[in-house]
Amino acid sequence: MGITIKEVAKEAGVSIATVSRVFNDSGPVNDDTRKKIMAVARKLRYTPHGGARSLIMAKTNTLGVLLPDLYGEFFSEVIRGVDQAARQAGYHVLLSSSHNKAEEIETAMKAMRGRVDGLIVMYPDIDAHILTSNLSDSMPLVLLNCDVEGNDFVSINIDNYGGAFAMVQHLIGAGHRRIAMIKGAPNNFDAAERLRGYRAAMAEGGAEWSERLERDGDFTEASGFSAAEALLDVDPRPTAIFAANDAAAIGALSAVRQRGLHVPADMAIAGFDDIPMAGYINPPLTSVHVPIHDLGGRAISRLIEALTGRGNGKGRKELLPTTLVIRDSTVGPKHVSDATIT
Amino acid sequence: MGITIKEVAKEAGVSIATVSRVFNDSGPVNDDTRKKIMAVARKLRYTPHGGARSLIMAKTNTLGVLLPDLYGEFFSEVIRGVDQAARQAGYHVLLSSSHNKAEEIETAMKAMRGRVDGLIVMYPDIDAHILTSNLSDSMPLVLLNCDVEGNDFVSINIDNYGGAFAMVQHLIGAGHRRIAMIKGAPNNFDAAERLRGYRAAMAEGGAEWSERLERDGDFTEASGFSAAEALLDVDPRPTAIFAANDAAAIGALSAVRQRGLHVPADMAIAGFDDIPMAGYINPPLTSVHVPIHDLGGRAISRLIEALTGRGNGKGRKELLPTTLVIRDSTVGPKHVSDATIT
DNA sequence: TTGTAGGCGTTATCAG
DNA sequence: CTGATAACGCCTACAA
Repeated sequence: MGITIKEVAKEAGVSIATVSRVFNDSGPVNDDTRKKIMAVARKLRYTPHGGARSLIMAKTNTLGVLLPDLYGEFFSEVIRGVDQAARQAGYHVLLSSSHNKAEEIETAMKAMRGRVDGLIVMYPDIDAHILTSNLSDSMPLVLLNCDVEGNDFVSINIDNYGGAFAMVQHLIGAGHRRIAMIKGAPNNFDAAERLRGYRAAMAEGGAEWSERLERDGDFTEASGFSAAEALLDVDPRPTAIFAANDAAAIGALSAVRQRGLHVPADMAIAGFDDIPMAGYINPPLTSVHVPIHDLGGRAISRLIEALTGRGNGKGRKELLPTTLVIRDSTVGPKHVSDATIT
Repeated sequence: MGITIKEVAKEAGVSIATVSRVFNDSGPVNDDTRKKIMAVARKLRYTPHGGARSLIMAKTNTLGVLLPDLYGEFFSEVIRGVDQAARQAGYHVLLSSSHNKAEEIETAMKAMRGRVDGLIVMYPDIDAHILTSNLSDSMPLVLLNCDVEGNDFVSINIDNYGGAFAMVQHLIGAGHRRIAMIKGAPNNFDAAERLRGYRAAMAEGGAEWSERLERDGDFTEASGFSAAEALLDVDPRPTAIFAANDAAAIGALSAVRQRGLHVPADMAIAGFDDIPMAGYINPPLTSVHVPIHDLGGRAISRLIEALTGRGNGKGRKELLPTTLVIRDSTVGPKHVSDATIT
């Protein structure tokens, strides 16, 4: 299975050392010998054995990526960002996703020893500290969306709190006082931060917060749908719904329209993530833009810095900014005219 | 960097052979010796070096996955399907995506030699035969959505033709005669098959086909939007738009509503893929359901069969069926009442 | 300019 | 039951 360097050497009538030299441009090789070796290699369809190579060079040129159970667009964008950045830098990507327990992640991390040069771990669970506590620092590591204290790790987070805060401020500024929130998955750190931002802005803005304005969700369209249905029965009815992500917001939108209500005239709706589709649904969805693609790309960059020693060592914490994208679902033409009429 | 078996052996006062035995349950080991070794291993945080292991065992327990430049939901679902199936079977996944040239794929394939036991290649380009022609059969291989003739490879395809055909039949059955199509990316095999199904059904159904009813697109919301705008200016105006995928359909939906037209009363709209969101947009989108998740999972299954010799050898071609999912965007309540009035 | 030989971390085949 | 030792495919001093 697979031609080895030895067979190429024999066929070309040279030693394996010489073959190795031409394939790595290490050391001098007579031009004729080189040509001959290349010819033989091509004929035999020889390709160096990556595994053997990385064993002796103590470098796999592979980066491990551990992801949790992620939803739709978010998942694909993170991976795409990672993959592109990695390949551009000459690295492979060993992927392992759908982990939802710290224990699973640790198992996967162990399984990757000797296969990767470094690791990117995304674990947006509120018990992330469990993970970090028994994290041997044997391997360069970048943490993504992890709830970690201190400066012991290189970590990148999204400004979920700030984004949620700004969104609620926007809604309050548009005249809303009873703003409901559809929460994200339980135990999810991102979800918790977005909720925290919502509460803070509600308090600071003097809005009419009540426990009944917060409904459980899990980032799916279905959960957004049923949460919104419940919210429509709250009395007095909220005038705006802020969903923890766009999928849930779209589910909520569906529920609100099914009741015959208009968005944003009767109910403003806002999401989080700003997926590509957000601007094309009806009405266009106001959302908090998250640089998802960047998240993956930056993680790779940081990791490679750590690998090549170009980084400023450990302790670099980074917070990626989010930005408000206001569309018709919160301040559409209808809303404006209604407001004027009232 | 990293504790080796040698250090464990020394610390435990045994030979590396014995340590190896306890970690692989190969050969007998005295119970006390085993306990001691385990204790030392734990203390030293020893984890076997995967790379070295796979070198001597001639098995990497890793599967390579080569993907093209994919869009949103499709991308994530394929990968998720692959990853889940792979891990369940005890395999790792080495991912390399965003390839859009046969040449790139071949480079990536070479780079994976010695790192993977088998390969899954998705290359939905109409020049896929270029790829297969110089495909050394050195490694088990499963082709996904590839335009390959003959039975030389294990391949899995989606019934794009059948799905498109059925969708157009549905539209014709609903009374439409001028049915437009927003095409998918040029040179894309899936797109070509969907177009072929559209044309065949138009011809067979005796609908009013014309060249102007076909517009270019590239699977994005933006392309669907502008294609639909152009279609709205065609005279006589089509009464239905069939988009090559859901993203484009959603873009088209946006354009149609922006003109003040109603869906489906003034214009029916249908998509392809049936992404999770399809049922939640407004109006719910009629689409062709594609078992994307299955696609990845099955590919892994086939590959592992080939690896373990349990498969029926090469030449297995599989066609995954698609199913019609009819929602309001083609036969909504409005459409029905309008038809009655006319 | 080229070949020999040692070793990367592991498993597997032998003797002991 | 345990310990040498030869691979696995490759790179790299060191010698020639």
